[in-house]
Formats: sequence, C-alpha cells, structure tokens
Amino acid sequence: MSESSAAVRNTRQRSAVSALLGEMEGFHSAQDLHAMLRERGERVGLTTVYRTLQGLADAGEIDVMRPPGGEHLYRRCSEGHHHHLVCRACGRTVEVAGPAVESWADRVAAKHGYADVSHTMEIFGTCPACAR
Amino acid sequence: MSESSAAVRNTRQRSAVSALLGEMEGFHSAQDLHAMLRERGERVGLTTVYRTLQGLADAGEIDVMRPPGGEHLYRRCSEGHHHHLVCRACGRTVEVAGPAVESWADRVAAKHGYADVSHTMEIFGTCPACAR
DNA sequence: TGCGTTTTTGACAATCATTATCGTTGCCAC
DNA sequence: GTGGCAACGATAATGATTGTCAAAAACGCA
Repeated sequence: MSESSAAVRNTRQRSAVSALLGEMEGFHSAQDLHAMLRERGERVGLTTVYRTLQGLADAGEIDVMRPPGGEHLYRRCSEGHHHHLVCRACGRTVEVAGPAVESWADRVAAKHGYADVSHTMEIFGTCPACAR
Repeated sequence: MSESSAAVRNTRQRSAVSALLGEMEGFHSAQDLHAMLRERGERVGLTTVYRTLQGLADAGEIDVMRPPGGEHLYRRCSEGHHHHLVCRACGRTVEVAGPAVESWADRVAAKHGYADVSHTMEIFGTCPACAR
C-alpha cells in the first residue's frame, strides 16, 4: 500500500508504442498504430496497444481526439494544454493554444459553482489545400 | 429527379420523437428515447429513432454531445449556438454562451487559412450538489 | 376525393471499435 | 536466483450504430 511504488513497468511493448508515437505525425487510431507495429516486426497485442494508449492518455503524455462518427485518435502532443484545428477533408491538424478560452471555461464553470473543471474543444474546417 | 422537392414528410413517428424531446430536460441517448416512446405506447422502431435524431441534428434543431466513453446524447436546445457545462457525477447540464469563444475559434481558423469553420466544446466539472 | 409516386418505416442482421476475461509471461526487488 | 505481482495477449463479449429491403404511409395533383 505504499504510495511510492510507481507500479508502471518498463516493458518492450510500452516502449514500442511510445517510440512509434514519437515518430508519427498527426493522429492515428489504435488499430492503425497496432498495424504499424506489426509491420515493423514488433509483436504487440491489440489489447496492449489500447491499454498503453489509455495509460499514456491518462498520464497526459498523449492527446485523444474523438472525431464525429469515428474512432478515437491518439497523438503525441507538445507540452501543455492546447486544442486542435482539424481539416475535415485531409485531417491535417494544427495545434492551437487559447489561453483566453481556458480562462473563459474556468470562469464560466466557477460562476455556476462547478469545481474540478476540465474541457475539450475541437475546431473543424477545410484547410487551404483542400479548399481549392 | 427534381431537386426542388423539400422531401421531408410529416410522420407520426417524427412528431413523437420531436414532441418527446420538447418535454425532456437534459440529454438522453437514442436508446433512452426509444424506451420512453415505447412506454408511452408510441410504436416507433429503434432505427427510426436514430434516423430522426440524425435528421434533427443535421437541421440544427437538436444538439448532440459525445461524452468520453459513452453513447451519443441528444437534447433539444435553445436557439442559437452555445456550449454545455456538464457535471461529471450527476450529468446536470448548464447551457453557456461564449461569443468570445466563437470569434476566437473563427479567428484562429482564419489565421491558418481554414474555411467553413465549425467547432465543438464541452466543459466538464463537478456541480455544487455533487461536490459536497 | 382517389391514385400513383416516393419517402419513410422497422425488424433484423451486420459492423466494428472497444472492453472484459484469464491463463501465461516477464519485470523488478530482494 | 527466486518469488510476487503487474503486464501481456489471444479470444470472446459487448453494445451502440448503420445497412438492408420489402411493406406501409404521406404528399401532390388531377
């Protein structure tokens, strides 16, 4: 019951998933990542990929996006809290920071007495390349 | 093949779903609504409930929320664009308007050349009643 | 009002991402 | 080296959502 044990073991699979995410650009689904790992010759179970991604997401090391009508997408993100501007057509993603939005959300929540506030935001549009 | 026909027919089922949404508070899943209709004695197929909800959502008459790890929730909302502040514990929902957020999203998207912009935002927290 | 056309309906099956299960494996501490 | 315990992974289960297609209902028009 000691709270000092990290209880996160350093396994080959976890490293593989983490490393793959480090090299990838953009968002990918769990099944995507699993397929890529197999192509590389890394033998990792699909279940483990899901578990690892959840763990990384909980730890805040990766970001999860739920596009309308699709599966969960995971991505290694830059530090800190930010949001995404995603192209509807090609999926190209831009990270955007909005301090004003953060504080607005906190303020609104506080006004209604809500505590322990978090929020999600996605902006969708058509990127310049796809608009043509 | 005339493209001029509005092609939206006024059926008993559509009215039933719409009326039910008009009386409900808060968000409900498609399956929820389907069950309520059955209890009322309205005979409406689950497929039709899904289709009707999608149609209403497309028309902007109702709002869709995708809570993390759950099913789609539908709700008749007040006019205009707004967002939701949802209690993690009890689901109590407050509608919040954030003109500043709207314009921020549009501005950010425009800066990156994205067109035809839309966005989604949900704020999660613990409401006063549940915080105690 | 009656008729034909076209949409809508609805029961059921299919899909498919995600989660649970549970015996086995391998990491880590001692 | 060894034991305990968390992680793994193949498979099955879950469950919401979507597709299918014949039958029924609604609308427009004469």
